[in-house]
Amino acid sequence: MARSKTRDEILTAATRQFAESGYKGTSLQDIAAEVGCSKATLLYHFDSKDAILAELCAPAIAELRDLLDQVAAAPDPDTARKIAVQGFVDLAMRHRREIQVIYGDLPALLLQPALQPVQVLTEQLHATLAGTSGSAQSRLSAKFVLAGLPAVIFACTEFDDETLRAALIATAGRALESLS
Amino acid sequence: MARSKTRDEILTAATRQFAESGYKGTSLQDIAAEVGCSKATLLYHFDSKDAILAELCAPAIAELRDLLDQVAAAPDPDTARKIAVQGFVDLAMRHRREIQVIYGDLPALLLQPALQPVQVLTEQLHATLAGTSGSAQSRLSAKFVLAGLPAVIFACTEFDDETLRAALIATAGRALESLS
DNA sequence: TCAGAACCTGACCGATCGGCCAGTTCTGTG
DNA sequence: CACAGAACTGGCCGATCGGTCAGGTTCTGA
Repeated sequence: MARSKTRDEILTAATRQFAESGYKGTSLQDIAAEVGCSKATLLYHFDSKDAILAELCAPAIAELRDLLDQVAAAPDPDTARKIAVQGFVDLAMRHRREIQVIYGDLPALLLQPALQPVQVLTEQLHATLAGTSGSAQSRLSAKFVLAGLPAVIFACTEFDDETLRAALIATAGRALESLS
Repeated sequence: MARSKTRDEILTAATRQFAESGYKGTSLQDIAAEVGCSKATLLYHFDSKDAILAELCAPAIAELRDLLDQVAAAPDPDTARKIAVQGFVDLAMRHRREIQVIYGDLPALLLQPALQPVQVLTEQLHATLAGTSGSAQSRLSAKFVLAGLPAVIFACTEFDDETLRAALIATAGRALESLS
């Protein structure tokens, strides 16, 4: 996939800094300094700052798309929701920083062309979590879960993965429980 | 409080734009354009861009402090948690945009001197929500709720306040339910 | 009426932004 | 060894950033 070692290092450093300081809060100079190369080298390997963002987000977005395919293939809404929650937690834990970049930065970042598909995918995920009732309560809970999960996964480094995974799925499940 | 009409308009425009595009994503020129004045006028009314941020966040931070005083005066942990959840929801709904600026922007923004007290206050709130058990599960749920509430409150304009308030308190309560 | 305070602005500053380019160094292969 | 292409860089560009300043306008109260 990646053609050179420096190229990989650039993506790694950029991912870390975008997640920590935000896209607008990170300059090409900052990334170059962490990699230990010149700013011009970044623009030799990538067309632009936007292109770096697009490439580091691409794998997570692709997996999100795959997840929604699985969700669409679920036999019933309850199963779909279960797949969506567990799949999203797993996905976000595999791509902590990338998910933080995509969901942790301001909504304004989503207007970026590279992140445009995320909006549609997130809406589908939202609809799945909200279920078929369409009640205000369920739609709010869905938004709550979609906002809470990425934030917690990025912020929590104090627990081992399995503990985190189980606790998050449990908490998300409780938040989504339909009202009696 | 505010000495001039223009000063108020600057604060209003800045709050809106900081919430929407982020602190770093908003320039003084952007704010001036919305107000319909020159960039120099902003810096006549305020010492710096940071000072604008500090002043527009101040009321929400003060109310957050008040809330924590009430929480500290609660007779028992369960009551404290109830006060914290309801109080935070109310506070965030009174200051939707400000809370979005404080919590919705990157954690890096919290290093800003003006927002420094927020870290301590948020930790106290977190401890209250997590309760006395100290389990990983409860601490995660607390983080989940603190991240989810601001995001949902800012993003949801489709419901009337009372519906939103009730639904959020219910959802947060479910997410925080202790395990059997 | 008029002086002073309050308000506002265009022009400008140094720093930094993303991006570009000519040229140099590194590297692998015939 | 020669040489082609990949990798890399210093220096530069125009734009924009936050911030300053001298000076003009408007408001206000004695």
